[in-house]
Amino acid sequence: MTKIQVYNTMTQRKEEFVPREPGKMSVYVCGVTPYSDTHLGHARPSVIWDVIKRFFRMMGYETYHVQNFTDVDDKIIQRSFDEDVPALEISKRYIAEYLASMDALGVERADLYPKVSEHMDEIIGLVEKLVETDHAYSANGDVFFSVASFPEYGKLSKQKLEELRQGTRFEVDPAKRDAVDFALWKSAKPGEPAWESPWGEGRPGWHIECSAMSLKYLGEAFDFHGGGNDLIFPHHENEIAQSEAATGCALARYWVHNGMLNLKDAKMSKSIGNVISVKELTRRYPKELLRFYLLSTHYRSALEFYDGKLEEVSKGWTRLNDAYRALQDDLKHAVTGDSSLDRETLEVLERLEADLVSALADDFNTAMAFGVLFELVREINGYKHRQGRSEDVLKKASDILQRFAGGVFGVLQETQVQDDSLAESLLDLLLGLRQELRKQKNFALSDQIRDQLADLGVTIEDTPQGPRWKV
RNA sequence: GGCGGCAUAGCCAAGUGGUAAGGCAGAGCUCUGCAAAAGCUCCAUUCCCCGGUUCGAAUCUGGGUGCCGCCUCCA
Repeated sequence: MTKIQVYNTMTQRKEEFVPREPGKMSVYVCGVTPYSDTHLGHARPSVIWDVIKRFFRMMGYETYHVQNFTDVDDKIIQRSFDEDVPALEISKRYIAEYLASMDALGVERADLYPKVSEHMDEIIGLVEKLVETDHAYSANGDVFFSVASFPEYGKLSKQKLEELRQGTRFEVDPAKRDAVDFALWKSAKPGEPAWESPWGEGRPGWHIECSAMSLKYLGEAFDFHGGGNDLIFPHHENEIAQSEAATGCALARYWVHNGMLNLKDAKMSKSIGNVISVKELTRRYPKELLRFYLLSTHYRSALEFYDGKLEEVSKGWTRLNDAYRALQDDLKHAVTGDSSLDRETLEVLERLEADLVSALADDFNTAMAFGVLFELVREINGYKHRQGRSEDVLKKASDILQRFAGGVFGVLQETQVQDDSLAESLLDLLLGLRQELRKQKNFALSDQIRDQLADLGVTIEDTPQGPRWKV
């Protein structure tokens, strides 16, 4: 079986992936706080994990993906005050918006989307356990995690406790015993959503929900914990402290963090206000192009977005799609053959297929895989240029594109008009007439037809095998 | 200030010890009624700078410089 290498933030190097259970892959991805529209930055980890999951399945694994919604949060509460709408209404609205955006990007749904508001018992239970074992203490209705009680604190983000204490920028809550301690439970202020607890009415702190829900649904030491690299500290560091202090077991086996999506060299973030909404983008561009763009850079690198970027990217993406589309046409005229050209091409295709698997098995290197995809495009186009028409060869190329570009990356655009047979018939009729005109050398009229179809968005290409059109 | 990361052609982007993938743009050619598409050829003696290790470094190492992220909510 192909060995899969994964970069683990914890060890800061690539490691061979060894699943907790043979043949199974489990992942917890930190999801969004639903209080405003989903932006492109959120789409990046979603699309990346979508591809990683599809790849694992291609490699014969069963995948199980849990992704939370942090639907109890300061900003949701703020928004609820602003709009005078219950907090859970706000989160419900934006959860639906998030899921709709992901659907529009062709992102497969997670197996489970647990919400904080529905897991208070688990959260309270975990906090109680931490209090009982002296990893946490309560003070005036708040409960804090005692960082000093967890000697490994800082192991993920490589922070030293002393530096963190000195680096505290904001004034420290006097109820804390140590400036670096963080809240597990916050007492309710008037008007805020609150739940009953042994420490009075309140709500969970930011990090505890992921510890409680990942433990409930994935258990101890599940395979992957994912999220943006902006979550490494404090979010994931604190999750580790809470979970591992409570269970004595590793939280996750591999920590996988994606790079940020930048806009004009600055991180796209709601607080800066430089956001590009997914809803808007999916209205203007095909989802396959958006995915192609998001996957064109390795997931750990920063990715730039700017005006015109998608137009630049679309040229290469179109080339890939055109090659696939042409292949479908050529397959209709394919012949059985076994010439030396056929055999050589088949061999190259097999090598390229293996290269695709290697690229993905090497820390999910989608950028490298795209390079291989384009080599394949050049190979098969060259083959056709040299009059190659073997069904075996064309089928093989089409099959690879379909399984990788289509199945794993989701960047192959499905042919439009497919379901509109009348339009298709009319178009064929028109093109047949135009061929007749061309035969009679009536180029003025045939060019006029081509131009006018172009105005309607239909591109005509005259090939030796006859005219080809695309929308 | 601390921690993590990045710096490869006009642009985007792989490559992490053996002599620079791929895409876009650009130049020339082939095919074509023209166009489009496609194919072929060319396009980084060099990988931010300065030292070191090595037979050999974009790749390892030390030191600079610049940029990004985190240290406060954040995918």
